[in-house]
Amino acid sequence: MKKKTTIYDIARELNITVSTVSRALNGFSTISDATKKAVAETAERLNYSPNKLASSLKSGRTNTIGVIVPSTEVHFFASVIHSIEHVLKNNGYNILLYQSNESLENEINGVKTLLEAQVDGIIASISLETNDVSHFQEIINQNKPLVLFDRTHADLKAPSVTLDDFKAGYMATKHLIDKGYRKIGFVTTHHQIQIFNDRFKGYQAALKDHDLEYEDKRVIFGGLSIKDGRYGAAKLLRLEDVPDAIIAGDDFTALGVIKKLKETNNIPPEIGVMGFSNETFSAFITPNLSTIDQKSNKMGTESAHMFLKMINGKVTYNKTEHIVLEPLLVERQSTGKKD
Amino acid sequence: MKKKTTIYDIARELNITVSTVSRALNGFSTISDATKKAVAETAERLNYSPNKLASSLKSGRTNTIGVIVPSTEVHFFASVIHSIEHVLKNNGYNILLYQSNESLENEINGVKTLLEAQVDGIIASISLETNDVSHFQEIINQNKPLVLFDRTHADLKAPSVTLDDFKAGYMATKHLIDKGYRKIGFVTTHHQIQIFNDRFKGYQAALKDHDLEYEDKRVIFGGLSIKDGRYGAAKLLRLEDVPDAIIAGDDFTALGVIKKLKETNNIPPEIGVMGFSNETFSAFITPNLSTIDQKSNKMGTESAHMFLKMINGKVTYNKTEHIVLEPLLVERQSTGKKD
DNA sequence: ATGAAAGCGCTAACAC
DNA sequence: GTGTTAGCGCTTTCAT
Repeated sequence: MKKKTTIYDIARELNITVSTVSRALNGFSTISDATKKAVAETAERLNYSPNKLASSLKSGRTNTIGVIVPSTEVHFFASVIHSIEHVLKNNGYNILLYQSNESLENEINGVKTLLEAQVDGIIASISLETNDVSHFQEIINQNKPLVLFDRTHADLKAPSVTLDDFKAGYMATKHLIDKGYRKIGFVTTHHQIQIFNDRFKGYQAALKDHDLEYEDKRVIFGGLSIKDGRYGAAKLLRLEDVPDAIIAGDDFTALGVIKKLKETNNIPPEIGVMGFSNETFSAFITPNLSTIDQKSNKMGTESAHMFLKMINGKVTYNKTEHIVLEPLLVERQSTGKKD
Repeated sequence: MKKKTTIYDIARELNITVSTVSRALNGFSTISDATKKAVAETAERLNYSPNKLASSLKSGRTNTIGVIVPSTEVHFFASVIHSIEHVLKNNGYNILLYQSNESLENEINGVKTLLEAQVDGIIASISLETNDVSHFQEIINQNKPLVLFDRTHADLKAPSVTLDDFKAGYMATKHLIDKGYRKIGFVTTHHQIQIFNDRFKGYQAALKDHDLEYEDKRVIFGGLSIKDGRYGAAKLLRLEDVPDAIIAGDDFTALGVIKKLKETNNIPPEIGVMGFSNETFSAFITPNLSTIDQKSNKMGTESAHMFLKMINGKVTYNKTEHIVLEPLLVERQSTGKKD
């Protein structure tokens, strides 16, 4: 393996010094065009490739940003990453990816690893397991940009990009009410993560605003999955006063609800069903599913721009900013009650 | 912002030299336990965090690997990335992510960027636009590991992990034949990328092996999308001798085929439908879709292990290795013809 | 068991 | 317009 060429090789070749080469390569105006041209040609000829490590060590900036997400297997996160990478690449940044897999230990390790790699900042969505957020605090202590998206934490005073989940819950509920449903059940999960709580509160508020009774027994707290959806629906169907609509904590759970309803011949929109997050499949199942879109791409681009604003000092930890995106109601067959 | 602590700070604090600190931190056996303990404590107390940039500059290894994929929006790639990251993280590597967005120009830039970032190697799946692969050659010239997955190129002599796409095409076709279908159409795309070609050849071979006539007019070459699926199905339905089954180039296209068939009252499995890639939604649509699973997770872990083998010199460019995964037939309702 | 010192490749303050 | 030189933080050879 041949030795890699450095600016020293170029300098030697041209009988000039490395500083001239460095300046020429970086387009300094103090360098003559002739020299620039010679340097560029020689660099090309020697197949020179800059070592960003060295320049980063010197400058203290790596132009690399860490992104921590629970898992890229979840389409929502993969989609956010897609947008973040797209925007930041166009601004000269590379993306170091780290998955927490919903584990606090992994997440702690991720922050540590990324900081050791000298990333210029971190964009993260915290794991379900994360109750203590002190590991993120270290990023702030180093005065490096930290942007949170979707899953935030009250103890963490950092800029964020989230969805208005209260509104999302309210919207879903109101939509069902508008469609003529009156006895609305909810299959969801209990969690320290803000979003589930907010959606639930939105649900309660919408009921109240429309003079509908909130009933504890219509709310099933469990996990979020197809299986949990089936289970929740089954439980609601056994009530004396069976709900005429069910909101599920996410689209997978909604899918489970639909399956159970179809099996028991309560085919939606006979009983209305709403999900959250607008997964790819939701448009394609039968009946296709009304849901609340999470705006993953928007969330990604906004997160990236927030990071850039912090880099430019337009947003700081003292002058922070929280972007709250409007949820988007996607109306499909599963809530199409004819009244 | 306070200055970051370095090993010099620790050395000064303890009245020892940086070399001792460095060795202590790296667990050299020549350093006394007492010194190690003192160093560890002082590091902790001063909130020391190693600068990997500096050590990488010295050692020439970054423990970072570049991953280039068309797009994380496509679940297959997000899933492969998930597995790659998981395996390599556990082996001390970080992942630098780069999306080509199916653009050759982006891909060229990606390789360049990653090499400048001094990655220890690259795992990639090439873009649809990539006809010339010389940019990847540079990785090989630097004698750094390059592993290709799923989408490879004949001109690129590098280890790879792919699916047996000939077999996948054969398998899909044979499955339909076994189910009693005889006039099998194919809605696919023309492309320099090997996989589409291979699937098509598998389709032809299966027909031949079962004494079924191959008919040009039953094959529709277009794009791959829901829309293309509808279009392809419509075209096949207009044939004098309408096919009794349709294979689509991917699951999205298959979905389009199904939609068109349902609209025209040729509801599958009346006319059988097969897809490729087992997208999340394929299990949930009605009728749910028989398809060929791409083993994304297996592909990711195998790619990661291949990379590690190259790092360890067990696989080299002269002694290369190609892993070909067995496709997996996922049988569902869309091919359930009762004979 | 520890120290001294060179050097990884690049940048920039300071000269001329 | 270009050269000199120190230094970013760490590793490692050679000495002791």
